[in-house]
Amino acid sequence: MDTTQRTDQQRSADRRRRELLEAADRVVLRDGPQASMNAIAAEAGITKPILYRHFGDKGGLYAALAKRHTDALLDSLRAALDAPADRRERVESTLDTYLAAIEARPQVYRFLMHPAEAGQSTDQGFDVGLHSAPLLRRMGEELAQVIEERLDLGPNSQQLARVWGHGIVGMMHAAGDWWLGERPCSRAELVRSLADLLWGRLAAAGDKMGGPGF
Amino acid sequence: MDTTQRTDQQRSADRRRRELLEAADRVVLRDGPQASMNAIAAEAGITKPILYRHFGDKGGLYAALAKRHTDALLDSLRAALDAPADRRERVESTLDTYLAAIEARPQVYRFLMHPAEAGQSTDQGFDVGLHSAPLLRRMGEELAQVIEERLDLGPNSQQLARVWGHGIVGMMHAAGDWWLGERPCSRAELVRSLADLLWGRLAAAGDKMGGPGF
DNA sequence: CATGCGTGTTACTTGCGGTAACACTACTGT
DNA sequence: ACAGTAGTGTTACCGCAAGTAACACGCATG
Repeated sequence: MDTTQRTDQQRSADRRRRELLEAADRVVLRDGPQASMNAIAAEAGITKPILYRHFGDKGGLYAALAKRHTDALLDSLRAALDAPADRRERVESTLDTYLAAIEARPQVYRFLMHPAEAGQSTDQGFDVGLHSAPLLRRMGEELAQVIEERLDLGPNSQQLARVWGHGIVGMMHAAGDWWLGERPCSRAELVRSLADLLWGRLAAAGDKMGGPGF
Repeated sequence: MDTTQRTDQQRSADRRRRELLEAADRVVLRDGPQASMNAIAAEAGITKPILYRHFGDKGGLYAALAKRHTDALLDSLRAALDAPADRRERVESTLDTYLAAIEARPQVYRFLMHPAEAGQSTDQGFDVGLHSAPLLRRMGEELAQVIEERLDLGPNSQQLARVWGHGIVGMMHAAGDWWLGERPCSRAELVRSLADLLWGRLAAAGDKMGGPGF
């Protein structure tokens, strides 16, 4: 049990793990988030217990799978957020990056947002807050950090930044989800409308005649 | 089979249905959204097939249950949205109403937002867009309508209003979800921060020294 | 050659959604 | 009074998916 041997084994295990994840990916892409462990195992050319040895349980596999996609998406978003351009342009480009991603692979998106909740009677005792897609949380925190780093928000800036980070991400997510379902307009229009919202056009808009206004 | 008799039966069936829904409610409140049909039937003092005769399948029961809560919440929100006050006050009061509701009954909230996805291999063929909590969609549409009715948004106002409706609802939802999990500040502070975001403080904020600004 | 250990399998248990087939009750028409 | 029938309930089952136990092969090491 030298280090070399162990490294070999670990390396092989890691490769196997990657292969399994790729197979799982294909199945999820095909069958949606309720893909069965059997189906995934079959796609990988093996049987269930191996999956369980690698990932513990379904939640573990899904978490690993989600982490891959989440990391990839977050990288794109960071790039858009860090581009050399003015604030409005960056916001629009970040929104567009996100929307392009969910548009390109809706099944993956769906999987990330609704991780199938861990079925049966086990593990039922978790509190509100740990459930909803970790992707949203991570995006929110990430954005909060960027906001807090770069904007001068006065006192309590950290807390404000976090609220805004999660709020903006939620806005993006919900609007994107709705848009993906109904396709009421082009992506560019959606991006513009959302940026306008963030730019205060809601507060600036005039009332319509009659009534005290919204 | 006169009308009277039929009405009697229907009335009784309706009462039964309400009782069943209340039992289901209790169980969901206790066990979370993955409450089993067996558990619900037991709570109602009956057995599974009766539930199925009343609601068709689990999705039907959950839809009925969700409709009750959704309607109730939407009523509160409409009231806040229609109060006689200026725009900012109404926005804040609506946000606060929503947050108070999810704070008061997190299990119900969780159930509404993550309706457990309809398990097995059946009905798997639905497209993205029909999945995520119908509550969010309904709130988004409702808010869009209010916005479009009362604000003068220039051309394309209807589409803009819908984008904003869903976007704002998503912002509220994501921020609320995060807040409910971490409780980083008081409800009032959260409301204020979100309203500030909608009022364009993001665009108005100055850059921090160093770097081109976010 | 025996002894492990990693990798794979088959075959099982448990628990859930959903259904079929059978009982009991009560109200109808003749 | 009695057969028919509609509604309400039950038990017992099917199919299926998550997860596990126990066994079988390959291969390096003492």
